[in-house]
Amino acid sequence: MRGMNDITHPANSPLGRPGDAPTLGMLLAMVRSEMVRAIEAEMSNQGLDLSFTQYLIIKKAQQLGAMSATELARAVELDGGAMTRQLDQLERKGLLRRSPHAQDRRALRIELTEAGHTAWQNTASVCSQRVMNAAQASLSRTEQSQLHDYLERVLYTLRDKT
Amino acid sequence: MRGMNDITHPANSPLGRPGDAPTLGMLLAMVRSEMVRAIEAEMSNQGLDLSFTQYLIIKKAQQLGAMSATELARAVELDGGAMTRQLDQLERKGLLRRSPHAQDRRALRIELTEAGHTAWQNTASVCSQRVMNAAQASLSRTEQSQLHDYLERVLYTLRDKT
DNA sequence: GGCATATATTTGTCTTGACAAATATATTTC
DNA sequence: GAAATATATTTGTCAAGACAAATATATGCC
Repeated sequence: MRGMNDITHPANSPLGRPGDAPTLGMLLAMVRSEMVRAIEAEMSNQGLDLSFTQYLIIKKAQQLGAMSATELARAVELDGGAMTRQLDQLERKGLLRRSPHAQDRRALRIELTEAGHTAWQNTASVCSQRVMNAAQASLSRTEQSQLHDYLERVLYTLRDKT
Repeated sequence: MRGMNDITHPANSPLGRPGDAPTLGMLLAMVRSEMVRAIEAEMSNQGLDLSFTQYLIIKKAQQLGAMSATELARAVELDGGAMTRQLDQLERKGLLRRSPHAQDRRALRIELTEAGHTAWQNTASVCSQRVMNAAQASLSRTEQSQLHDYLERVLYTLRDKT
């Protein structure tokens, strides 16, 4: 593209885009998507093919132990229908197992398989640690916890007041 | 759900979920999605039916004036194909106009209509201001700029080092 | 117990956005 | 200036997630 409106990239801001600084909303989206991309890439490099959503599911399943699909869905903030399909995929990959729930015949008991635990401990958790360390390397401990704190405060406020 | 794993909601953390604090990734996703929801709701209340993506497009179009579809797509970090379809919708709503580009017959000149400018100035910008003010109300000026700064640093680091 | 209501899972449908292919036009290279 | 290459837009296709409907089972109330 040429002409018409050559306001474009006047002297490239550090973010590779013109003029004004990105808004908070944009910034959040960008950080989030870079983080997702980086973790997926890192896992893929290690031969583990998981989407970020699947990574989250494995993580929660590992963290909280056996639980129903609904509980898992809530834990990763995913729709129930979407969860069913992710479970299909993860089951096909051999990373988790659906068994009937002992007390409730409507529900499932979702549990990592051995392969699932291994994938988490040897690969997924390591990859995400590596990325998160790299990402937060430019922040001091104090700044890291401030960042966390500020985001939580913004979140509560948004949930309450709007 | 009952039994099996009643680690659930031991004494509800402020976030309404069990145990450990949300990770940075989760937090970013949650803040972002609350922000989007709140802005869409606010606009809808004012009788303006725009998705958050459409809101961003209008905003950029207003901010940067007439530009090609590709430039606009880059400005809002949206895929070109997705942009075409959003432009279709926004044109149907009467908020913007596609005209041929004077110098480049491949390209378009995207421009807000009068209705588009009005929608931005009377409604969309006001709504987003209201939400962003509410969201950041719990942060001091200093904290707000720290938040921005930290996020930018994390973003640059992620883009460079991974 | 039996019925109304609530919940767990699955499936269907819709919208969105990424990616790739197709088309038209510009730009560069020789 | 012709061929090769690059770019703008559109369209097709796919996967993901939201939402709603369907089904099975639980729970509460009489």
